Amino acid sequence: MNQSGRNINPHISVDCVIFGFSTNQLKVLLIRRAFTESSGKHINDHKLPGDFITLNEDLDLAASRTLEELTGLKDIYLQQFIFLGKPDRISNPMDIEWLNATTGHKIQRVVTAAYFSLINITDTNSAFAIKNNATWIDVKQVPNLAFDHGTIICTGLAHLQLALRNEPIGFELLPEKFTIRELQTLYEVILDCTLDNRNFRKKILKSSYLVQLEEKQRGVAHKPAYYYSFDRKIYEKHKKESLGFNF
Amino acid sequence: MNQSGRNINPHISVDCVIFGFSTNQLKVLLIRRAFTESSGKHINDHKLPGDFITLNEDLDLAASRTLEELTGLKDIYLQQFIFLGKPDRISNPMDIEWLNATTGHKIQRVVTAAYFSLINITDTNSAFAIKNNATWIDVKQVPNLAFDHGTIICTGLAHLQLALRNEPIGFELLPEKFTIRELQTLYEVILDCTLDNRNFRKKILKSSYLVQLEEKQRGVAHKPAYYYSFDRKIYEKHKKESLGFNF
DNA sequence: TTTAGTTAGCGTATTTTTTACGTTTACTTT
DNA sequence: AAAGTAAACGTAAAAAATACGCTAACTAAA
Repeated sequence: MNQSGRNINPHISVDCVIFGFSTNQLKVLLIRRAFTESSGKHINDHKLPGDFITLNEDLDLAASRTLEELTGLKDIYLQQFIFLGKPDRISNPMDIEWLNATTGHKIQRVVTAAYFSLINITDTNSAFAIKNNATWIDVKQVPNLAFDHGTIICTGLAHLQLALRNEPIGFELLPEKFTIRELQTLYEVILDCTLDNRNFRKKILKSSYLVQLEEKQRGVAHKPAYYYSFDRKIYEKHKKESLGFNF
Repeated sequence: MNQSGRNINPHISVDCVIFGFSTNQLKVLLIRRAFTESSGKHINDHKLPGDFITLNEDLDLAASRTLEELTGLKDIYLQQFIFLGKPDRISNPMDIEWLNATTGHKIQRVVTAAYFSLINITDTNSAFAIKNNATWIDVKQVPNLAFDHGTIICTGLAHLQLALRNEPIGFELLPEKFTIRELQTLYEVILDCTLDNRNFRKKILKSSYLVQLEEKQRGVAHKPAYYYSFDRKIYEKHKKESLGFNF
C-alpha cells in the first residue's frame, strides 16, 4: 500500500499531552480507541491525541491543529518537551495494524515530537471531544495506553512541573477569575506536595500581576473568598529572571 | 539525484550544541565550512555539528555518533532541547546547494532534533576536531552561522541555564578535580551573573556530594586552593527534589 | 434566631537562606 | 622581608520560608 493513503508524512508525528484542571484534579485528555484486529480480537483502550504531519506542515502547527480538533480552541498554551526517535518504538503488532488501518500507509518507523498543553477545561467545547472519542482522565488514574504514551505522559508531567516552578503557567489551566485556594490546589496537584494556605497566599500576593477583584464567591458555607485574575501584561513587564540555583 | 547519495534519511537530522569550558569561558564547538558555490562565490563560514540520521538510526544514537566523531569520546552528557519542524527553515539557496552537494540527495524539507552536550575540553582528542574542521569558540563571540544555527545555540544556552539551576550538571564541563573558584566561574559564565565567592563556597559546601581532596593547587601566587571532586553516587543517593517555585 | 462547621484571611514567631562584607592565611614575586 | 593576591573563615543583617494561632464570614442545621 504505497502512497495511496492519507496525504501525510508517515514518518513524522506529533503527540499532545493535554492537561486540564477540574474538580481539584489534574486531568489529561485521552482518545478512546476501539477496533477489531484482523485476528478478530476486539481492542478497547486509550491513546494520546496526535497525528502525522501533512506533507509540508510545521510541527507546531500540526500540534495546534490536533488541539483545535479536540477542543475547538485556538492559541492554546503549547510546549515541546521531547522527541522520540528510537527506530523500534512501535513494535506491538496491534499498534502497527491499527496505524496501517487508520492512515492507509504501511507505517514503519515514526519519529514523534511530543508537546504538552494547558487548557481550562470549561473553555473547551465538549462537542469536539465527544466527536473525537476524547475524555478527560485524572492524571493519577491513567490506564495502560497504546504505544509508548504512558511514558510520554510521565515525561510530560515532569516537564510541566519544572516549567511551573519557573513560570506562572498554571494560569492557563484556570478560568479568567479564580480564588487563591483554587490556585493553591492547582500547584499542589501538579507539584504533588502540600502547601500551607497562609504561607501560599502571602507569597503569591507579593506579586504585582495577581489582581484582586471586587467580586467574592457566593453560595459557599464558609467565609467567601475574593476572586483574582492574572494580569499577563504586568507579568511580562515585570518578569524577573530567577538567578538562583539549587545545589 | 534520487537515492544515489549517502545512505541517509534526508528528512531527519540532528544538530548538537557542544558546550565546553576553558580559560574561564563557555565555548561551543563549531565546524568550519568552506566551499565554492556554483556561481563561483567562495563561502567560508561556520555551522553546528550535526548530521542526517541513517535509515534506521536512533536519534539519540545519531547525536552520540556526531559527538564521538568530533571528540573521540563516548558517553558524553547529551540532552535534547528542541525539535525544529518548520517546512521552510532551509531557504537560503547557498545552504540548499551545500546540503545537496554534501549529501548527494536533493534536500527539501528537514526536521531537526537539537541536543546540547557538555564536555570537558581537555578530555577531548584534538586530532578528531582538527580532522573535522571543528574549533572551539567563545559563546559570546559566535559569528553568523549557516542555517538557523545561531538561533539553535541561543535556545540551547537557555536550556543549559535552566538545567544548571536545577541540577549540578556543570561538573560535566570540569575535570575530575577542580577548585571552588573554577566551579564558581563556570556558574557565572553560564548563568551570566556575578556570585560572591564567600557566599558561593558556603552554599555549595553544604552539599554532601562535593568532596574535598587532600591535594592543593601549586604554583599560584596566592593561598593555594583545595581541589574538590563531584561524587555522583552520593548525589544520586541524596538527590532531593526541589519543591519550591518562583512566583 | 442561635449554633455549628468550615474556610478565608490576618497575623506572629521561628528558622533557614541569602546577601553583604571584613579579616586572616598562605602562597609567589619583587 | 615586604607586597600583592586569592582562598578560606567568619559575622551581621535582610529576606524568605516555614509553622501555626485566631478572628471573620458565610451556609446549614437545630
